[in-house]
Amino acid sequence: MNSFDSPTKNQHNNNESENEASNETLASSVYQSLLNDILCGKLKPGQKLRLQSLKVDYDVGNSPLREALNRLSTNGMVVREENKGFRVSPASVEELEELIRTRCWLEEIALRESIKNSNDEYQERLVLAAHRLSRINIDNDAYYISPEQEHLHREYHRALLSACNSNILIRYCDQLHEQTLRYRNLVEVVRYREGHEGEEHKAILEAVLANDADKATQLLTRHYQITGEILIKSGSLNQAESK
Amino acid sequence: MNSFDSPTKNQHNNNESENEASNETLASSVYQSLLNDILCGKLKPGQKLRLQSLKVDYDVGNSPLREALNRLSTNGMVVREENKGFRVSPASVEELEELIRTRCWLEEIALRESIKNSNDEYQERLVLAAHRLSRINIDNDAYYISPEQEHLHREYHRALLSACNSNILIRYCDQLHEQTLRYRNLVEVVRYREGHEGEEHKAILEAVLANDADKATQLLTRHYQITGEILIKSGSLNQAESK
DNA sequence: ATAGTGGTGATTGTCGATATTTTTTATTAT
DNA sequence: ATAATAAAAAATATCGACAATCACCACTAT
Repeated sequence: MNSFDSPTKNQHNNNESENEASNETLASSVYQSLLNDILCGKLKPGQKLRLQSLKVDYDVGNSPLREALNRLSTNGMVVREENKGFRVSPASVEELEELIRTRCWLEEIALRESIKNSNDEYQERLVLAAHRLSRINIDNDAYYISPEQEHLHREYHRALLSACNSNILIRYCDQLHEQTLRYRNLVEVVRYREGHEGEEHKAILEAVLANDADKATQLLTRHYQITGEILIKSGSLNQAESK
Repeated sequence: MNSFDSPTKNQHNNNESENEASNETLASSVYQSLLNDILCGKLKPGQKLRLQSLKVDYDVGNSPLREALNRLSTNGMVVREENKGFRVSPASVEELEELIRTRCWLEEIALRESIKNSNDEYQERLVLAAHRLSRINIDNDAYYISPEQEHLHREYHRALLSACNSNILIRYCDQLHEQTLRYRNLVEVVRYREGHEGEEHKAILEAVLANDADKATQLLTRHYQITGEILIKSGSLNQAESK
């Protein structure tokens, strides 16, 4: 069986605005493409990543591909085994639980610190992000989550933590966000929890604006835990092709 | 001026035990060498990493070198600028402060969780690690910190957090440890704080064994903060070659 | 003098081919 | 038949050469 479903002969986003000289390097471009395809589940957990296949699928040479894969490997999205190449990181219920647990810990700190440092600028950033997110929530009632919505959702969470005074911590939270995103997209059917999400976002926002750290963190962690439970209960955390 | 001081024509650790067929890949080997040289300060913060120089200094070809640098870049040890190559991540007092701040947050969680989950196995692991570390502290009274000591110190800290039930968090703590290590080696003169460290390690151990999470975390974070203050006060956080 | 322009050298990024290692297949001996 | 071994095929890792890009410097025009 050929190892690919539909890798979409990706043009690796060469079209930024207009077809102009994107000074982006090929390696970076294919890195993004690979990351996308892993996150959206096109490349399944545990799947072997054969260089030849990737070369034709993404239409790049050897070097940029290997560079991208090496970046992804220190990043946890891909695992590397010496002399045996690369594969997509495996997924498991245990891993997901660990992920959520850790995410709750880290975001609780980041949020508490942000509230501690709260000021006008922070609150305005937050309100803005929440507004944008809520708008698209109303508009778009499609079955799948649009990339647009994805992006705004991410921005909202980033805004929540943005005053914690540690870019390192923010980056870690972002990584964990990405990882859980992968899990959510693996369980394809789960709709965005039928609009309750909007309520939760609003509730968190209000708690933060009221400087109520306890309530805010409690809501936030609950938010993650529920999402996790849904994913786990939904079953289907199947590993793909082990060979 | 030639950009290198003394890169020691590294044999990239090909000698594992005996000179046998190390199935380690060249890229991994040079990755380790580069990481070492960054951590020990041979490659200075902000320094430009020219591929040609590195090629001759580490005696490897283009591909493994670039793979190693790409790994280091997602790892924060090296920064990449599209079409302008790589350089060692810059160092600054602000960064160091952020590093320590973040490390305190993360290790506090990890330690509290470990104590919460404490059991015989955990405590024994910890006692053992502490013992080994203390032995070498007595034996070795040299001016610089030996790699041996470095390793045992790291093992001790890892042991402290080892029952936190999140490998992800442990990995993050480890990264932060590595980063601070770099700073400590930048400020070359600072001796290991004339033996007080041993006391502190012992005190932390006792608090953990007594399941006193408050005291343990308080000691631990104090430990980091003091080390940080010493580094910062000692001055000499000079940035190297910007060109 | 100074800002803009073009060219030259150095450096990075990419490709295709080769060497090395792993995996599979075929063969032989018990 | 089964296990062990050897050859073949496939995949990965590395090299050296080429292409694209950037940085520096001289030169010209205002």
